[in-house]
Amino acid sequence: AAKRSGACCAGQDIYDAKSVADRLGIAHYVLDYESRFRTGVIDRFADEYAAGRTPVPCSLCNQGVKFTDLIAFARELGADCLATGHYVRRVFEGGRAELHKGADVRRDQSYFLYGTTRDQLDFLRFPLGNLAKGDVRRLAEEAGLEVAAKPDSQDICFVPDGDYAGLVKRLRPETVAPGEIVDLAGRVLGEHQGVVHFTVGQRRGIELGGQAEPLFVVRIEPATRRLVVGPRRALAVEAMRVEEWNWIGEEQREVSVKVRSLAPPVWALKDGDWVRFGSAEYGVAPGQAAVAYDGTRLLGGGWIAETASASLDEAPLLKAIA
RNA sequence: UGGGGCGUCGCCAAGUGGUAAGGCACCGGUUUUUGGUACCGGCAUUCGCAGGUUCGAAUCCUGCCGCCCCAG
Repeated sequence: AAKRSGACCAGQDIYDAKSVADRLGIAHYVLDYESRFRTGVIDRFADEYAAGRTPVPCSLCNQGVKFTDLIAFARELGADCLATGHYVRRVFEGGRAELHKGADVRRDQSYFLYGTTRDQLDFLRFPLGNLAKGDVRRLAEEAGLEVAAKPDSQDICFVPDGDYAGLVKRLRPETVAPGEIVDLAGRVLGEHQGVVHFTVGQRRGIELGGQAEPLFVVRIEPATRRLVVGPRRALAVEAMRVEEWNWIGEEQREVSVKVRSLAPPVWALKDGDWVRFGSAEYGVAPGQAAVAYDGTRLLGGGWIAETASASLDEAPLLKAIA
């Protein structure tokens, strides 16, 4: 556990949590889920990079340690529910709990919670979901909590120094093995220092100068360690295949879907495991979550397994879903 | 050592007498509970080197160095 502020799971945070609990007059327990966290989140994080994908550790953590292990413990304690500080709303509609985006759309965290099951949602409460961040801080201050002005958490909590590549390198040394950087035609343009440093759609870090326009990572081929790069237009994706769907709401054919935590959702058509975008999407990275919404209501989501280019040679895949 | 061409920031590249464009890369910042993207800002007192001409040169002249091409 690091001492750096801005990281979760750190010693200071345990202290902060205890002081808040004391202030509010509620019991405080410290649970050791380190090994569960390591295998369920960190190891998988490294595995994904080794496979040429880009993981979303926050989703893995929520699905596993938080909403599986922690809920189980809360139930053992005889608790009525588990409340978390996520910026999402639980709305009771037609006798069933729905998961909605947080009222403060800029702070919405529903993307990271797409894997929540209906059973888990029944037991969960999100008291901050209707509040703006500023309101939360003001309430905390009025309640005399020391953490009222504590910096927002950000980045990957288990790599507080930002060097996620260093962590992955220790677990999967092959991810820092050099490999060729090639263009769309297969011409070798240079060498990279490991697939761990790249994600589809990435521009910086390729370190190839002398180009007429910026180059982006178009594809990562872990078997050959090749990095395929091309101009921005080569990033255009028309459809994606999504695996391990989880449905909190009902499955729908027309959805608005988010392919990354930020950026607005886009209109798309779902057909089986394939999701076809209304217009080309850029920088869709395998390993990231695809999360479908109906307005503010989260319907469900899954992992992006592969994509179909909008302009190049994967046309047959598109026909398959047409 | 016959002929021709070239040498401007890490890379590509404008600029042929008036006081160094631009792109790529890189760096910094903003945004952000993933990675990335995007946006904003920074980035050659100096033009292969040494002299000369000029009020003033990367731009003209001389020499040298280096590279390329065609001939041998």
